Amino acid sequence: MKKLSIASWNINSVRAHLPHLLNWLSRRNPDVLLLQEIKTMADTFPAKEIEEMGYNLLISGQKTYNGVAILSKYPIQLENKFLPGMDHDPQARYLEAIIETNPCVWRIINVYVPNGNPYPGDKFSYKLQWLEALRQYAQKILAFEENVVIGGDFNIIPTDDDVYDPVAWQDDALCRPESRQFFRSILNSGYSDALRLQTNEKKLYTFWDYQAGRWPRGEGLRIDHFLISPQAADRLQQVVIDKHTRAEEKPSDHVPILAQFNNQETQGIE
DNA sequence: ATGCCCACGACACGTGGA
Repeated sequence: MKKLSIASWNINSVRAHLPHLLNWLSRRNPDVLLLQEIKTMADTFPAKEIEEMGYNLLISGQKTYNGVAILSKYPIQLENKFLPGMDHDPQARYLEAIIETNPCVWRIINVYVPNGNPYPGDKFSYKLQWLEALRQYAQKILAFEENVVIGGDFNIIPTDDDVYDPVAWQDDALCRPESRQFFRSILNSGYSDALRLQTNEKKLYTFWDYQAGRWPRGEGLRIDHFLISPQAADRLQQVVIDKHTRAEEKPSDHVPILAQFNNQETQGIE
């Protein structure tokens, strides 16, 4: 049974958390990993260590802030370094690639959506502009009927089931109705929230703030997601949130999420 | 209680994160 495993992790500085990353890669061995907040330029990215583990690399780097990368055990072809419609984005938040496996082809989109706080303000407007461009592009590529995986840190808490205290967070940019509406709109156009195809369980989080003892209190947010096309949804087999990484020494404040797909030519639905 | 913690840049503390 051929499978393809795709993971996403906001690493909060790839250099500061490189030992964690290498350990995790050797344990989990995903075929593809989407990294956000690498916080470094391509020339200072620890490429050698990662390539030695058998990964091809695409990097959209930025000094100090943001920055995204795609790791792939399969050959990887760059499609876009900018979200269409955000072609002059000064912030490195997007990478789109085609990954040709055998036999399936996958369109992989790595997003680091702007946080948008404080609300209201310029940063919130930038977030909405970014989400509108993502909504339009996501809808456009559905026509290709491909295996599409849009993964990353969306900085959106989709529903009140995805946050430890919905009332305290109701006016935060991650919870604002405008942010949630874009998330729902992408779902309504035909994508699925991969985790929600698997479970309706509440309090499944991917982020716990460093402050105020949020991790020991179990007070987190679900803001890292996979939005997948109908073709990819038909292939989805499993979604895992790797919660234990948050308990490690000096961790990222986000944990990895993994999605496993059937990667056979036919799916056994004859 | 927009602070508590953490990373960055580059030396002191300001900016950004969520």
